[in-house]
Amino acid sequence: MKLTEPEWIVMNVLWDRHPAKARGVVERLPASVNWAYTTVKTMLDRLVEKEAVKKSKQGKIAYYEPLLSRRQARRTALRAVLDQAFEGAFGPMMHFLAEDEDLSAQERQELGKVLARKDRVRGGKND
Amino acid sequence: MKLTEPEWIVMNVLWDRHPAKARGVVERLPASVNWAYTTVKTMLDRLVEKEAVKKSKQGKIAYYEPLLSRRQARRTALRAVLDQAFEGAFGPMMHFLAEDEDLSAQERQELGKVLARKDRVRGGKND
DNA sequence: TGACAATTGCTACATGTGTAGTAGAATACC
DNA sequence: GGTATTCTACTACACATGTAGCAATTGTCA
Repeated sequence: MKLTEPEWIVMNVLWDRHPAKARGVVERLPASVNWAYTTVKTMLDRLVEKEAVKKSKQGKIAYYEPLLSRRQARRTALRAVLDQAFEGAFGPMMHFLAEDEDLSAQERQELGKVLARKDRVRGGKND
Repeated sequence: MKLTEPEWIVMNVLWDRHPAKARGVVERLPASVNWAYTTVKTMLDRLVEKEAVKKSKQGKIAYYEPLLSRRQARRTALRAVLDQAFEGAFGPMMHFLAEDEDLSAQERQELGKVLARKDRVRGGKND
């Protein structure tokens, strides 16, 4: 499931803390985001609509929580870039990232470790 | 500059071969894309509009070629995912990629090499 | 040089996105 | 219990996106 930009914004809030009330989401929006309460509400409604979020009423007020996992959303987002920008070729994308970005020495080392570990232990996808 | 999905499709064609006529782009669209000539024309126009593509007329027919480099577009796309899905944290994104995807041993090795090289030579951005 | 094909500029139009208002129902506080 | 506040459902609306048609101009080839 693909998320639009404002959808990411509210999902990020929900992933960090849930279940949450609409008001709670508004309050934990990044400082750079200044949305009206109703805007958040609309986003939440649309996310419920597309089944990325579950809405459950405790009495009269609604609580929201993610149905779509952050991991899955990330996967989808990366896959989209991969297909669109790298014609599906994973290797070249990694190459581009390692080459292009200014990895700190520490980041490189950490990555190296992950890679090395994968070299020993195969398999191991989770969700 | 951010590209929409159909924009990526035509840019990919242009990056592979340019300058190109509209007709040429239509012909080299991926097999899965079945657009009318006029659809491609519209895309090209919009890309010219947003200055991702240059249009130059040789006599009466127009030739198109990228102004936006593939590298730059890739960077923008990855940066968007990074900011949106990983809150800007590069390390975690790389980690996710290395962990989550099924890198082949060869891919891992290649990546390892790139990393190692970066460890020796610093700097070196281009474009 | 006329007829058919290609090209171009312009327009169209449904759906999606981004952002928010309003009215009425429910709640809460004094 | 009345009044301020909060929530919810519904609606709005401009701009972007995805997809394409049409009319007019231009090119081409017999």
